[in-house]
Amino acid sequence: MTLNKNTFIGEYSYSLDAKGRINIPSKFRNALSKDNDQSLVATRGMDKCIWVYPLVSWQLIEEELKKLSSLSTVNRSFIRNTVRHASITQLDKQGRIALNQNIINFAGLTKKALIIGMVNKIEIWDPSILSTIDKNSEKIDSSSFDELSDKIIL
Amino acid sequence: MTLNKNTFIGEYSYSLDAKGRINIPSKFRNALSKDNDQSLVATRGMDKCIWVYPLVSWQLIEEELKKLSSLSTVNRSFIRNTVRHASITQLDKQGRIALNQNIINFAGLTKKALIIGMVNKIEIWDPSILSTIDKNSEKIDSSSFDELSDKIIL
DNA sequence: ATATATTGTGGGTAGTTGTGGGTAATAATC
DNA sequence: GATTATTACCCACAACTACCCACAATATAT
Repeated sequence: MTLNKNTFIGEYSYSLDAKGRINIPSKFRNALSKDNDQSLVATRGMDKCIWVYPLVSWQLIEEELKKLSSLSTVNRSFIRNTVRHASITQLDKQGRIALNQNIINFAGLTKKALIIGMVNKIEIWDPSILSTIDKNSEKIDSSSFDELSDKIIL
Repeated sequence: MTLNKNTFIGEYSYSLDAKGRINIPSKFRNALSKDNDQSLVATRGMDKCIWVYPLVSWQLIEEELKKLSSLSTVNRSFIRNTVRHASITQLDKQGRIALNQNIINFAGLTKKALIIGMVNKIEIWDPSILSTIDKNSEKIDSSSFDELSDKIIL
């Protein structure tokens, strides 16, 4: 299967176990390039969900953050919010990662979780929270979507 | 027969088996360029049907999506809606692909399915759903077609 | 017309994947 | 230093999927 490396699509339903571990879909694991050394970086998303990056993708983000001047208040709080809750995890032998309590609480995860491929990153959602977001996104003026569809031909 | 590569036309009737597999017309398989590695990407269509892209065509879409910044809420939901239900499948030795339950339900597929070439992609329809859509499209004011005729010369 | 290749459909089997829990190693607390 | 808590590593098993083979129907070639 030769999809682009470190690229993820699709939606999967998995369960968070008592130890805070969650399975990463095998298709995502196979998409990870070797230089990630089976490592992912989990952090808070912009929405009420967890963002998970392949290690090498995260390193690129760090490079970008270094370029932002700390003179700007916006920049400082952006950097702070992005980095402070991030942590590296390695896949265990069964292909799971362990999430820390901090981000589990932030994303409101309980037993079941949805894992969604977002092209360059992975999102982990509580199913009920995502469905309320879904309803809101329907309300978003569809003209914004139309604008995007002009640029991207499906 | 050498039509353009990754281009599909015509309509075919096939059956979905108990394992959710469906045959891809041999004419379509032959149209796939080598660099697809016998892989297709299936996702929800805009109508109540399944859209199937050659892998390389889908990768172009991914490249466009990668350019969208995740700082924008609209961008995030656009990406999510676009890739969430997509999945890669490889043709098996018999020339079939396996559809996941999610999109089978979405398209309302049961036993028989129509496969339609849509030039750059393939559509999979439940026959009865398609025929009701057909009736509606007859009602569409022909002025919409006139508008298109300015852009496309038949 | 007969033989040969291709195509569409079904099903069995072996390997992979998802999930739970147990045990040892490490870190934290008293 | 002893005790507890936390984390990492390992094994077990059920469910699923990918891979393989079989065969009938159709098309193509001799």
